[in-house]
Amino acid sequence: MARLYRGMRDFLPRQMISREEIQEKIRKIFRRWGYVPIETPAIELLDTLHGKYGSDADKLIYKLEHSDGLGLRYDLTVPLARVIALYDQQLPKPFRRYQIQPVWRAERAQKQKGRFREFVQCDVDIIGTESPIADAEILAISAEILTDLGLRDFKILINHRQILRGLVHISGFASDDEFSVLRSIDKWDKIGKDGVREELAKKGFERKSIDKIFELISVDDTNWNLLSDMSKIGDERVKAGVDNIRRILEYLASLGFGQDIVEFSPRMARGLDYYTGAIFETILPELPDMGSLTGGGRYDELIGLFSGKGKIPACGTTIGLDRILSAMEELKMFPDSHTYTKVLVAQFSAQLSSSALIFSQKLRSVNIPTEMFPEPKKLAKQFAYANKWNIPFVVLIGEDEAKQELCVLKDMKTGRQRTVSQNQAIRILAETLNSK
RNA sequence: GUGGGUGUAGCUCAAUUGGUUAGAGUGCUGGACUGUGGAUCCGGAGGUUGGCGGUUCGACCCCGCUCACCCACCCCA
Repeated sequence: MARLYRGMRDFLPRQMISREEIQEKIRKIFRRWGYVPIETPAIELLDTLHGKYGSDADKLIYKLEHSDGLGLRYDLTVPLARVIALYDQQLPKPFRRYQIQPVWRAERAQKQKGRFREFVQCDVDIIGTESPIADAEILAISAEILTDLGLRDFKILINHRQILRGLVHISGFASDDEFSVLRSIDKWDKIGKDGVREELAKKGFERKSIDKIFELISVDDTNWNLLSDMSKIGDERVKAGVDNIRRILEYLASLGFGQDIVEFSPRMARGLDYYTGAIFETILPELPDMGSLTGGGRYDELIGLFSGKGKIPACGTTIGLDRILSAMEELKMFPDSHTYTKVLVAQFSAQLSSSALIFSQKLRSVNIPTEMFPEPKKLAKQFAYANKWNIPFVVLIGEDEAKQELCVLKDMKTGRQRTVSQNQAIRILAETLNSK
């Protein structure tokens, strides 16, 4: 029987049209900022994939049975790091690249929350610069894309791995336990303060350390006062992180994005191991269960793991296409487009099929997406077809019209129709369709 | 992977304490209407009630197993 593996999806035309349109908008913005595309294979060596994301995440990598040591890529950042290491000299720095491709994760899929086992990521990264301008640029691009797609009420959460490391350190945790602690803290908004406390206790950490870190991050006003307070703690890494965030925000303001869309979130940690500096994600406060729409940060040491030639700084983010689409679906933001076709040329009879073909080709030559009905079926069927696919116009060339180079032009929305010359019909269609 | 819930037509749902041939809406399709759709009317197709087994004279309904989906945990875009 026909079945679909959990977490996988088929896309029918209606969804596919939205996917393509949104992808086009994202691509356009990437290009406007000077980013160039790359693609990498779905299959990578497990050696490439393992040990970059964290021990939990390694379990979520799909392994291939065909041969030892192969797996499906888990994100686009690690393949990028591999590419940089391999083609370093051919890619002048700073190197700005975008990449739009699917990734696979062997986790429990939940459609309504926008979680899938196969999903498309749209990544933008800047390689080869430590400048906070790069971080600010990545944030500006994220904000521009979400705004362009009509998701106005997003919030960018920002934090810093250096701050987190410093806090974990001065609370008395061992540096080996850093990720474990951070991952629990990351769940704050989900399971609450007590939940985090419970989980840390269960992991066997000392009461004193837990109390200390809670004191440092559990302040209720999650914003800029807090950031100032952090720099007074007296830890160098924390202070460096705070200064770095401040500079990023200054540059971001110069790019036209003010602090109203950004929030300092000292508990946001992000799950992946490779981040070293600023980390960020965007969420929609309206849809708290949806998770993040975009997520990224600075990873200055990842590429070095591949090249072995010391560190190459890098910073980037993922625009979660599928998350965005899920969110837009929840918010009922989709235009009701079923097809790209704007005009259906009906076929009156087999004898008149050539007039219809000639006319349809004229429409295409002026860039009007046109399809012709392939069989001389009853006109009622042909009009019903146009209606079902939401094709806005139908053109009919019957016996009477053909003699005088005329046609019937019908607007399917209003139901109104008129008989005009064929050239006039083309002019009218070109005008009304282009003005939209 | 662990725990909880749900499975009836393509979709949304009915079906008396376990009782004869499992229905309706919607959608699909053909016609009323051989130069006109979204309205109306008439007809048609579509089901091993998720699957296998058990209890019973008799199971959509009860029991066991299994599968799928949903929710929670884990994890993230």
